[in-house]
Amino acid sequence: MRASKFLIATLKETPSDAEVISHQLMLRAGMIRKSASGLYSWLPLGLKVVRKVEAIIRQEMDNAGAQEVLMPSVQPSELWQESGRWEEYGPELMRLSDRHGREFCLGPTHEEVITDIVKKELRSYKQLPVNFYQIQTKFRDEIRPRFGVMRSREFIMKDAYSFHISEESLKDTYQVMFDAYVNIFNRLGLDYRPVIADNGSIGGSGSHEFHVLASSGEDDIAFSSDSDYAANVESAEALAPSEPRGAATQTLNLVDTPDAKTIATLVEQFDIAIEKTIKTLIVQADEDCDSELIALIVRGDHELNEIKAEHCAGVKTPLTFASEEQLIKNIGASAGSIGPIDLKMPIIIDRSVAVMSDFGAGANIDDKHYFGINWDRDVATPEIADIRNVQAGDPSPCGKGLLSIKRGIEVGHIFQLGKKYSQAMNAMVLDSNGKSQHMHMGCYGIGVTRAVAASIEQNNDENGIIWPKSLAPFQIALVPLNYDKSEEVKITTDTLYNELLAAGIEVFLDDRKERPGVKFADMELMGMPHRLVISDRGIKAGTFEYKGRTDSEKQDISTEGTCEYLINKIND
RNA sequence: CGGGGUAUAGCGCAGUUUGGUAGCGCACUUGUCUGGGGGACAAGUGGUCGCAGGUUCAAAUCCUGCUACUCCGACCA
Repeated sequence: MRASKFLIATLKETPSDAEVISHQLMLRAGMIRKSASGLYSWLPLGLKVVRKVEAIIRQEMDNAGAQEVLMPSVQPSELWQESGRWEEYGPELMRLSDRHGREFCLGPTHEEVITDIVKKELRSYKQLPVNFYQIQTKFRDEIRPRFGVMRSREFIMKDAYSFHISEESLKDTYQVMFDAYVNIFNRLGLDYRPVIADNGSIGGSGSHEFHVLASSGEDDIAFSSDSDYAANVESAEALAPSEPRGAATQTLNLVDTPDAKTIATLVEQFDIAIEKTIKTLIVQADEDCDSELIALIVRGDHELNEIKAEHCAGVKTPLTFASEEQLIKNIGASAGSIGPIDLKMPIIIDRSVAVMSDFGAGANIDDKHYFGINWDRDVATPEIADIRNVQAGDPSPCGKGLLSIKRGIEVGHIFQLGKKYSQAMNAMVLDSNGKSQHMHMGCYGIGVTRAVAASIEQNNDENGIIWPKSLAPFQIALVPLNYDKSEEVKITTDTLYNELLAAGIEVFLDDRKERPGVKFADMELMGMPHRLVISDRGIKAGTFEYKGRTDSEKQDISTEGTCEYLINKIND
């Protein structure tokens, strides 16, 4: 490709609304431009990289026995009503009507469509298992798009859906997909980890996320120091403390605490250990519960895990905190003075709270706390559950080592969905006994455009992007100096260019009439992995100048056998 | 959804307090010089100052309403 026939849309200055490095560099290198909040256009350079990612995914999905399909991005509401998600999904689902008033949505995912297809096309267990995938534009009306294409509203996703007669078959394919994902992310050159995950709203059981490790990530990942264990903090189990509950040594003591509305001020004003305090969080109960509200209690220095809390019986999903009015009406005290003693509602305490003794909590009277509380003596031990987030330093749930926490960008997610959709939408085949059975399903996603951004997060320097070989839009840049003036430079460069093209190399020829510094800066910003400078000076000396993108020094190489030299470098 | 910020040339910004008819750097065009790390000089192009009202002799500037973008928060007991 010649620069004169290619849009080089590089920017010297960083647009002011770009926060993270990948967003800044994608704008500066001329890969993307914003069309509206969370909506991006891909310019030629950026699209080349997207296509590279897609090609790798296609190859590995095909190798893993999946079949490519393409489903519509606009989907009829009827299918979503059938699965129940038309009601469930919330405002992220972009809904629209056509000229006849029929309702549609922009597909945030395609379980409904594929399930509908499969249920109409497949009759027998003999046709199973099958795995269909597509690379499609998705739309999610994100509450807050940010970080460029990392969290945009419209994005490209590879999604796959497998169908099975049995759970064993599903587990087999799940493992095949897991392995395929490992291959894909290895080939993409990403530093990533498979991570045990929660299923989220999509439902089902058994799930891994693939996270690219980067400080700009939006998820917290817990790692064991002594094993391969890694889990999203959302789903990492907080083990029950091994030590038993301490004996009561203090008497129950009601104290005036007029200014202590938060744990932090309580700890400060009364000089008590934060581990000897508890937070009592009041949330809405669901319809099955006798009470209007439920109390969730975690230790003062811990955080509630909303997902774990939602799994507790009686807790309304999505988790909703009680309003101030509800607190006054049901408890007679407001937030900041609530605790377990004389609390007239179901209580669930975290495992770590269950072993506490001599602790402090709100008294359910405004501006008063109890200190020296002990379970059973002062108040019956409530139901115990794991409802907190793990913290760095916690023992790993795998039994080995301690947890540390790093940030991750979720670029892949695989689920064992089970029968959630096949039952809701009545997708059945005949089994070997001639009986109708709901199919087991799995689903497997990769954020294509997000993976591009994640790669840049991990591979950049002060001069710009550093593409791994597999993603580079071009393998090598030829940078002739005085291309427009020196016949010799032009002939030499064109010859080399044609040789490299003939060898199947993706070569970029910067034939612009620009000063050298401009060309060098642009080629580096755009992340060209290899660069060859062709100049009169070099030709006279019988050399070209070569520099790899990450090399600290440039080097002169002989003009003899340059093509082979470069091909070796590129394939290195 | 709550709170903050911003909106002036393609990009980055000043001008708004104190109203007087729009400017700087980069980019872009033309020319000359230069020619191995975003070069110099000269001459140019480009703006309904986010939108709609209002006040005023006069509004980028003051007032009202709206919109878009953006950051933080949505864990508080």
